[in-house]
Amino acid sequence: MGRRKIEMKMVRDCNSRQVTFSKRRNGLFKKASELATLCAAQVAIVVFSPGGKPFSFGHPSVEAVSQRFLNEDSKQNAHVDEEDGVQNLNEELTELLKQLEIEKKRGKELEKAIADQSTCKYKKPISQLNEDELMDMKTALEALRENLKSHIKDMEASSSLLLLNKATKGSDN
Amino acid sequence: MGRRKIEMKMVRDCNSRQVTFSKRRNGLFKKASELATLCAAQVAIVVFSPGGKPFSFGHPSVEAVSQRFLNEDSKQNAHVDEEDGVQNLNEELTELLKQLEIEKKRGKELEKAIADQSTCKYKKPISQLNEDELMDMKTALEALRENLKSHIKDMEASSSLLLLNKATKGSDN
DNA sequence: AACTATTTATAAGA
DNA sequence: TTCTTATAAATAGTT
Repeated sequence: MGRRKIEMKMVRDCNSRQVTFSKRRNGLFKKASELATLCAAQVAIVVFSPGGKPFSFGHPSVEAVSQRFLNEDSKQNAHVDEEDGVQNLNEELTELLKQLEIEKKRGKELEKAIADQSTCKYKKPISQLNEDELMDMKTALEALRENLKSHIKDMEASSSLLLLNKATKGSDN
Repeated sequence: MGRRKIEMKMVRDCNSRQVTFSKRRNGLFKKASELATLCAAQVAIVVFSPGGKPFSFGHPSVEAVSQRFLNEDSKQNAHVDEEDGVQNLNEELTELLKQLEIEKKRGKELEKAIADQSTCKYKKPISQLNEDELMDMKTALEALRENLKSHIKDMEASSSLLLLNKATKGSDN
């Protein structure tokens, strides 16, 4: 998708490959984010760059989705949905709430860490921070931002379940 | 990307949402496949549909990538990327605050939806729901609402700290 | 499930 | 690297 069509083979040039990787990784994560948002779906992605560096995207988090996936697997549960009634909806809701609790816990830990940093480290003007401190702050901000995103999507997922439930009720009455 | 631009929020209509999910899941997996091919990268994706059905993509396999990721994680690999600097930090902050606003707005909408749902439910209970299930629902919805409130409060607090920090920076420069 | 009008992603280039 | 831009690809609404 660009100036030229490219062959679907590994990019030979090491440098180009790194550039392509960065761009497409961003694209992939964006698509994943949109899927989660639009469809109230849970998504987890893990990628290793050609250099072996790990990157991840998760909604609500890689851990939450992985665990759920592993649980399903261990249950050998090939349960076909389609006609998921109130029972299933309740299970979904319960599942969701469980995960919300996990997220909430994560969020609080994170916020505490940030608060600590803000009060202790950032009394200094930014220009006087050393590189490590700057890096910490950036990481903290990124983490908090991810956390916010996650919460936003949780809410969307929740409202989707509620709407779904409402629709089910409607057809029932 | 189609006949019209769509808002990035959950697709309301249950049917359309399912269609969108299927199309975009395919798109996501294709992008992942291309990333793996072009860049010799390892990729694992797990997705749960709005109906709770699991789908996955992996190169070379979900399991292989997961294990590698978990190993890295246990090695205390806190992957930090690229550069930063004050400019970026400010951008991060701005972005963060923007998302906080969105979060607050959506939180309010959700609360309203929940309120509507509750009233609706008690006026006209579904025959399929027994009393226990109904109570479960009610409890779940109330808990959810409380969670949302506390999340918003927490995030406002974080935001304040960050703003304070920004102000400090400003007076220094 | 196919079809397009559009939007979005992105390969090159700066 | 980050931005710009020409073009390929994805997809929203439609049939």
